[in-house]
Amino acid sequence: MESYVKIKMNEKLFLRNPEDSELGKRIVEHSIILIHQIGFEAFTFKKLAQKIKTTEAGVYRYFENKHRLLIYIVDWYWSWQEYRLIDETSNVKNAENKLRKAIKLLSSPVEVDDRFENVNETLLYDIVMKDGAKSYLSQTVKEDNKNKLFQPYKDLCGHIAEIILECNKKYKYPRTLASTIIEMAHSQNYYMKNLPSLTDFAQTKKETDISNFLENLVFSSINNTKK
Amino acid sequence: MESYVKIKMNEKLFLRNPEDSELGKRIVEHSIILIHQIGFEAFTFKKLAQKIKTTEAGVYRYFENKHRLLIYIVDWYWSWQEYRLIDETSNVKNAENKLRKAIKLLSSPVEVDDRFENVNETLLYDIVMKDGAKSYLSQTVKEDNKNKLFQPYKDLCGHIAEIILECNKKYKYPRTLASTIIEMAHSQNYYMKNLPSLTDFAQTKKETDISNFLENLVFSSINNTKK
DNA sequence: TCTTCGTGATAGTATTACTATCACAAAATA
DNA sequence: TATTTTGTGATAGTAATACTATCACGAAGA
Repeated sequence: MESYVKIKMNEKLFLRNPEDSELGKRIVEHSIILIHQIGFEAFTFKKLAQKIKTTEAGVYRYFENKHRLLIYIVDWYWSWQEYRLIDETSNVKNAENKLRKAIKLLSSPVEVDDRFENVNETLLYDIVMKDGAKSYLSQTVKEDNKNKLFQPYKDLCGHIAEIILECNKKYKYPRTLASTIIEMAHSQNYYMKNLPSLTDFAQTKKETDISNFLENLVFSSINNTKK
Repeated sequence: MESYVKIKMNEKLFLRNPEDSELGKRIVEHSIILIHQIGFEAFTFKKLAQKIKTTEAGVYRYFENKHRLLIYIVDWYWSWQEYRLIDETSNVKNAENKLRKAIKLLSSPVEVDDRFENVNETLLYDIVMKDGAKSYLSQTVKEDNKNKLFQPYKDLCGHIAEIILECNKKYKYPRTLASTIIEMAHSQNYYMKNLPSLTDFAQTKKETDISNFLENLVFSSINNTKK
């Protein structure tokens, strides 16, 4: 069965579109599972190939290297979050409520989204939390950026920045605040799980803690500079 | 000539203390230069060895692997920032001014600190901005954390959290806010240089922009919840 | 004087990150 | 229906990476 919606990916990310074949879909699906399992550094095309009963060369026909594959799945994630944000705020009139929704979407644990096949969003959330930044923390950032490989992240950031401006059109740092929300939603979750002394949420482990913090932080700043 | 002060490093970080020999000092000094030049992923012990006229095995006698070496120099950096913070706020009475100082220290470009030899702090700042997170974004986080390898980062975070509580002892998220300051100071700088559309500081490139944003953010939140 | 220690030199191994070639079957096209 | 084209499997090979091990030598310490 076909999915209801499809996320359009930048064509420079792959050599052959993984959505066009069964093997391609298996590559994406199982790379998420395997990266989640062993981490991006230990992940190799050879190990992936063994898992999905193809050969190393088979995987290389789809993706130039594992860094491109990482950007592919991370881009997919940001596009998906953008899609969810649009979807879940379409009926929300109030800008502040939209922003609250955005914070919640980014900082709460995610459930598998049945609208999209071959992608386990729960695992993907963990990967982005842990390895997402590695997609742009590389020697090739500038070139990758010229090729628009980070467009989904930037679009989401731009979208949230617009909501922030809707809340207070005189706010001076809409994009910076937007990227702060996005990044902190993920990294504070990582700290909570792995380096709890960098947060205040060690013991409780309530999922809402991070959104509460971000709401406090964001609205304090936005409303502070409101005329 | 000896340095005035020395930063004490966790002994689990190395096999042989690099401070105890000329070769060891050259390893640390030139690993900073080389990682800055080619990035952490492309950095290898073999390339480093060639640069400092020793052998690969020679470097392995000091550090188990390049990840440990990364943690070593990143730890050194956080210890140095903590040292500077203590140093430059010792005469500051007002808690808010201390916090302002902390923000400035973390988000402004650094100059070489002559009190410490064999370390180019300017290069090191760039490395931490780009590769610093990779020290804890690894499969070995939990174990590394048990071995207290991230203590300097956590100490700095704890120190800033205390200053935040001094500003408002009822503030609910001192550590979370502290780690947000530290991380954003670095990653917003990275965005500014490499992915400007994630910030509002693309054109101007004033160094003070990021501290202004962080000051606004931090004090809005702290004072908002003040009784 | 003897021993330990740090270093240099060399060798070797498993794994990683690719690239290339050939054969075959299915699908698309003529 | 015949014939290209295309995707995949199988195999081979290479340069670089990430180590480990061994031996010899000279300097420093006991």
